[in-house]
Formats: sequence, C-alpha cells, structure tokens
Amino acid sequence: MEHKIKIPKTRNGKATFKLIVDTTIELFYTKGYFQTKITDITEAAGIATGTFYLYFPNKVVLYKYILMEFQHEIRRQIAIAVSQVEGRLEKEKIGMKAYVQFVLDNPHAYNLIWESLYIDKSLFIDYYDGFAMRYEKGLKESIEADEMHDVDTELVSYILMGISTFIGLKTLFNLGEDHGNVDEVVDKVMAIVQTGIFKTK
Amino acid sequence: MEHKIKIPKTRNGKATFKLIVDTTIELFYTKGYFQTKITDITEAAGIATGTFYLYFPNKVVLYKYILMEFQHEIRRQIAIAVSQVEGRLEKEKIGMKAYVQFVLDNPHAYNLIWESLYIDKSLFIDYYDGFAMRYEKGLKESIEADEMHDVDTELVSYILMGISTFIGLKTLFNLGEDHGNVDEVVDKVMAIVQTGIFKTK
DNA sequence: TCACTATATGAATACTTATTCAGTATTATA
DNA sequence: TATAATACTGAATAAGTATTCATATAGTGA
Repeated sequence: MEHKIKIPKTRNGKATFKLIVDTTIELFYTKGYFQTKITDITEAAGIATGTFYLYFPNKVVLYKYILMEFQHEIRRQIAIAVSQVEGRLEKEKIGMKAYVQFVLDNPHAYNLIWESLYIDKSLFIDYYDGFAMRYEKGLKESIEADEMHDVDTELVSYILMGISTFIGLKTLFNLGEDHGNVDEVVDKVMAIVQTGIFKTK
Repeated sequence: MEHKIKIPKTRNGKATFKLIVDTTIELFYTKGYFQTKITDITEAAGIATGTFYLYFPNKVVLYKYILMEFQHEIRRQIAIAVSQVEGRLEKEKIGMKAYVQFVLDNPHAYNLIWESLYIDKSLFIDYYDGFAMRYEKGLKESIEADEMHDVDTELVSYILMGISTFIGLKTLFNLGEDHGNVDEVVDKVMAIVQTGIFKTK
C-alpha cells in the first residue's frame, strides 16, 4: 500500500529479487495469499527475513507486482497468437483460444488473478472489466460483418472468460477424467461456443 | 477444525446464534473471510467477544456451516424449479436456468462458495465436482435422446458453471451496463448456450 | 422462592506474525 | 586494494488477533 518496490541494481540483487518473486508465486499458489506469511516466503527462499523488506514494503505490493506480470504476459501471448492469422473472425477465434490456452497452461497465474477478488476488489474489477472491454471490441466487429449472431457482446465477453476460467479450474484440480491434451480441450470448448449445445429443431 | 458447533437450546440462544451467522455472512461478503476478525463479527453483531466462542470454536467451522447452508439452499431451489416442468430436455434447461438465477439472486452465497478455493481447496472441489456430476447425468440423458449434440458432458458441466459464475460476478459488481432484469439476462445466456455465438456457414 | 441450566460479558492472557535495525558481508570501481 | 555502494542477516521489538475464564445475568421447572 505504502511504498514502492525497490529494484535491485546488481546481478546478485536481481537474482534475490527474482527468487523472492518465484518463491512467492509458488506459495501463493499452494497456500493462498492470506495463508502465506512473510516468513514462509523468506524461509522457502532460504533468505533472511529482513531481505524481503529490502525489496518489498509488504505482501500486497508484492502481490500486485506478480499480478501485473501475469497480466502483461497473458496479453502478450494473445497478441502474438492473433498476429499470426488473417481475417477478423479468424482472429477472434484465435484470440479466445489463446486466452483459454493461457489459463490452462498457467494455473498459477489463473489462481492468483482470481484471488484478487478477495484481496482487493478493485484489482479484480480492473482486470476482468478491462479484459471484457477488449473482447467486446472484436465481437462487435464480427457482428457487424454478420459473422456472429447479434448477441449481447458484454455478456458474451463474460461468458467467454467464465468458460476459460472454469475449464482452467477443472484442469488445475484434475477433476474428473484426465483430458491430457490441452489443444484438444480448447478445440472442444471452441466448438461448443460456436454451435451451442442443443440441437436446433 | 477441532470441535463442533454448539446448538443453542433456548429461544434467546437461537436468536444470538442466528445473529452471529447473519452478521458473518454480511462481513464475509464485504471484507472477505481472511480479513474478517472474530472481533469484527462480535462488534458488528453487538455482542461480547466470548459469546462467539459459546457457539463456534473458531472461524473456519462457522464458515463451513454457512457454506453448507447455501449449498442446501441452491440444490433445494433447483429441485423445486425442475419439479415444476415436464419433459427431460425442458427439465435440463430449467435446471440450468435455476442455477444461473440462484447465482444472480444470491451474490453473498456465490461469493462465499467461491472463496472456499482459498480457504480449503477440498471444500471447493467437493462443491463444484459434486455439482458437475449432477449436471452430467442430465446432459447424458439428453444426448442419448438425441436432443443435444454429442458434447463432452463433463466439459459442458464446467462450462455451464463457469458461465453462471461470471455472469453472477458481473451483476455483483455492476460492471458495464446495468442489466436490471435478471430474468432477461438468464434468457439471453440460455439462448447463447443453446445456439452458440457464431453463425454456421 | 430456590436451585439449576443456559447465556452473556470483556478484561486478561497467549499466540502469531510483521517489521525494524544495528551490525556484517559482498561487490563494483577508482 | 581502498572505499563506497549495495546487499544480507536475524535477534529484538512492535502489532495485531485469538482464546480463555472468572464473574454476572436471565430463564425455567419444582
């Protein structure tokens, strides 16, 4: 809340900084944010308690740092995926696919992002609302081009995020059967989103 | 974790018990489980600290109690909704609708259930996996009756829960435009689930 | 009314965890 | 290789919360 992160200046400092971040990601994932104590982090990282405070004023600042890292990464990956295809509808599909793919490939990230809801609601809202607005833009274009039903774009954005999140969840906990192949799962999801689940009369 | 809840025996005791539960639901909703202290609860309820321990050995036991309450309630409501319609596919649709409806109508419950992921993963898994299995049963029957595409039922169960959750979320935070009418939102969601979002070529 | 059970109180105590800081070690560079 | 800058240590201290318990009150049946 208060101060800022202190960026290390030397190679050693940077290594310690990264060690703290990586250790924390792992702990937030296994124990959750609130149940992770500063001493858990320093102990797991094999550093002294005081070292933590050299770089981070407190836990929430570290949390936000990690959250932003993931946020950039996910957007970056979607941008990369989308840039490699031609055609607007195709881009749309690939964008969704990339999002689902990211969630599945990065359970740590997904888990952490979602937890923001209980840490600081504004973080959560910023994250998902920001994402929804991005989605909406593409969806609207698709509708105008008559490639998509005239759906409520805002609603659809949330639906897509909800689907991705829960599929990620399922994979995360290995619930039910093992759908080993992520690509396959993503394809199935896309097929369902595309044509719906009920047969048209 | 340890002991059990002590059920009050007198009218007065029951009132206090209920007061604690209701106050806690409100606090868990606004501040979250971990950020709610025992003293926050007793203070908000206007009772002495010790009174809390008269009925609950600690916070997590109270949390589990509330979680179970909601779990029963949601299943009860779906059962009621489903019992009022004829036909299997129709029941299926109504069941889904009831779930989405419940999530939208009970943001407190929804928020609390989800938080279990960060309190005790096994609670979370039990909840959602149990729900998914219930869904699956109906979905399989629909497919056999050729009223539904031959989708991966497990996947679809999670997709439906994901959608409900996120739409609930959106409503909860009043993100984007205000879709005041819950019924309408639910109908839109069902339409999308039914026919998909892309036009078939 | 008396005796007994159930409820309620909140200051005192016990824990848990965050945070500081005086001292030490390492590294870069002049 | 001296010295300034940076990084690191962990015991000591500060804060924050949970939990207990001696004491008090209210309700109930005989």
